[in-house]
Amino acid sequence: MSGGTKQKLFEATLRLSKSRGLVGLTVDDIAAEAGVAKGTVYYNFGSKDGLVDGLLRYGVDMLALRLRAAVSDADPLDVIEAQVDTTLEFIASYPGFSQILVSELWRTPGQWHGTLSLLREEIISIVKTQLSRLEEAGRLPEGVQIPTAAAGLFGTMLVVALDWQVFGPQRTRAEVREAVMVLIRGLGRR
Amino acid sequence: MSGGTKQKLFEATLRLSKSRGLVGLTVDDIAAEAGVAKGTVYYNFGSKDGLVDGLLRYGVDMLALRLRAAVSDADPLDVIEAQVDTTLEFIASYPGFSQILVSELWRTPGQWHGTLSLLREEIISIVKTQLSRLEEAGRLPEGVQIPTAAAGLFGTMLVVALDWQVFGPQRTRAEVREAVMVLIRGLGRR
DNA sequence: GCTTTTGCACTGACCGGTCAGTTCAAAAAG
DNA sequence: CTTTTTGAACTGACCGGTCAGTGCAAAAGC
Repeated sequence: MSGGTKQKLFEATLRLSKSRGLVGLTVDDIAAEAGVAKGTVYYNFGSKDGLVDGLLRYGVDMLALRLRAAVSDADPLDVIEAQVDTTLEFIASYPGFSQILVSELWRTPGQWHGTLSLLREEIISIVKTQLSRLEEAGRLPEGVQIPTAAAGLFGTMLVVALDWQVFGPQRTRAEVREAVMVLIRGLGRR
Repeated sequence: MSGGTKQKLFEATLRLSKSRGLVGLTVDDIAAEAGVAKGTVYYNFGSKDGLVDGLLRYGVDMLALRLRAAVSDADPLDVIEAQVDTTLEFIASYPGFSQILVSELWRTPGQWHGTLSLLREEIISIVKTQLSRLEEAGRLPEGVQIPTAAAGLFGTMLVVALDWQVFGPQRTRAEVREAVMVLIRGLGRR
């Protein structure tokens, strides 16, 4: 089953990247962790870059899917809260992925910067939608740039979630979500 | 002049790490960029790790110095605004350093995680001081955990500043500062 | 039914290049 | 004289990528 092998390689890479990052990761280790031979990686992906590229899309697709599932026509602030919760849950499940994101997203011109920029757009556009709804309701403070705010929001979630995982794993997800929401509520007071 | 050589090596490493990260950096390249011989690196720092360790302290000392210089007995929110501005200016001047910070800080257990955790504490404690002043004035929303909020604040600044440098360099520092402050003002309404 | 062929998925030993780290004699700096 | 720097040669581990070969299930040939 080919899809199964690719999936196994993705999951193995995510497991390892948590501690070593993408650059410090060897194809030998990934293959060993996935329980396949090194050649299999090259058979399936052509190169280490190919594997990483696939992994990035895999991860972002998962996250985007969950973020979109959290959308409803409820109050935009509630939707954002649900999205924050979703993101925290996702990052707790796949700490290696967010690790990669923060390590590589702002590297210029990193190897995967192109792919990552696209993926950043995908996630941010989902957040933007909710901010636009807030704006339409006239609930955004004056002068707030939606693109900047959306990027900031996404980055904040990422960083807070990582900090939670690494420096305060005893906190509950609800506590951390509250911490983020306190910041966000300043955006759209009801 | 030993301090001069070390400084040159720090600055060279920062210049290069912007695009390649710490792991992908070769000692040969660093030495060449600094205009010194490879042997000089080992004479001064003993190893690549020694150089990186020194660099991390060097960078955090610079940032901490500036953050403390921004402290006054003005309104805490104004002090925080000044600190945000200071941080943005610092990151704009040393993009490589914040690059390193986000890439390595939340890696467990990365090579430099120990040193970085200490440095994280140093920066965050400075932010905490201002949040505590807000709390004493009874201006913090109920249930805000100061350590969590401080960590979130620091991370947010870091990420927003990087995103600014990479994806929106045409924005002015004032614009970006405003974007961060909109988030923060939700914390401490006057 | 049986044998042969095909092609996909995978294997793992191997190769060539790269890079951290070492060494050292000699020059420069102070 | 002492400290610092130079620069080049060398070592050895490590790693991305290659490739001839294996296993096997399904199709083709008879």
